[in-house]
Amino acid sequence: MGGTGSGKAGLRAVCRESDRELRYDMESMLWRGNLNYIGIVLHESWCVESHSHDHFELCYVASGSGWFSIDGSFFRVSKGDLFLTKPGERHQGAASGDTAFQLYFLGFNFDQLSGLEYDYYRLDMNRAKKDEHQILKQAGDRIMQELRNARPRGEEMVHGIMVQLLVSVLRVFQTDQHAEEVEEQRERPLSNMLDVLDYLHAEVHASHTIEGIAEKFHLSRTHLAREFKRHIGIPLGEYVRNQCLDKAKHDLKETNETVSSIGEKLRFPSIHAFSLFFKRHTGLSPQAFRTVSLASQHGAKR
DNA sequence: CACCCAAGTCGTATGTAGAG
DNA sequence: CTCTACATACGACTTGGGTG
Repeated sequence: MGGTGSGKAGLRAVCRESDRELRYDMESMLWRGNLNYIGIVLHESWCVESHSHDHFELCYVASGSGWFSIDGSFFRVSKGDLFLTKPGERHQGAASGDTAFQLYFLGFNFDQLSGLEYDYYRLDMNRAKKDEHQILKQAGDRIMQELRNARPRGEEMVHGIMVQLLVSVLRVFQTDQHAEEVEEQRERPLSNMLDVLDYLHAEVHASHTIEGIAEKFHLSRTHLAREFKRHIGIPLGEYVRNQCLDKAKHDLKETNETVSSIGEKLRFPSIHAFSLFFKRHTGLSPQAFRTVSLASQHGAKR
């Protein structure tokens, strides 16, 4: 296992390569896209214990077979199968162990594609699909090539591939009539949560409380919190915090607003609170984050 | 103006049980 | 299915002092 950066500002990833796995982890502080990590598993004894995380994960079986489970639902998968887990879902999996196994995996979020996010959250438990066009394999190879070669404008290229990939994958998962029927049955409670999501996307600020949101949607606090977690996969409070963080990062990178002004706009009670919040979640103070981001952007332009 | 630190307090989110 | 009530853990915030 080595640890080498691709060495280009703006699109930096840590590469870990062995004879069993190739993996790139994006340096999230500097990267402005939707990709968290990407890689290929290359051994038939692959096995991952039950775990969950706060991002989506896509996997594609390029050869061999195996199984995986999500929150108790079990799936057998083989060459050509694509499967997806949502944030917060406990999942695990393994190769069957008898034939050569190759698995593409990709962790992602919707930092800049919130329109797609709704549709991904709406996907039901029908999570294993035949990927006839090898969408993830082809996109994955291109992305890893960009990360490896670190060519100019790699950031934009990877972002473009990601957009194409996420839309294509969504189409694969949405072309299932049974899923639509199940969706019908779930429509009422889920649409409530989508209204909440809608509201949170329209009103990004830190002063949201679960109580307040619950009141707005005529639900009890506990009921809202529980249903949100059940449907969306992550706690409501955490979702609000992530949105604030994304918005703050965006404003720090893309505008000249002062840190105080951004904190104020996001309705933090004070500049101290904003600064602490930001540092707690990113490891950098707002000012330091802006400095690093700008430096990386300028570096990429050279 | 922006940041750091430490300590203490307070409020919020979450989980669970049970009721209508 | 939706709600209330309650306990608990932990994160958020304040405060005050200091630095660059």
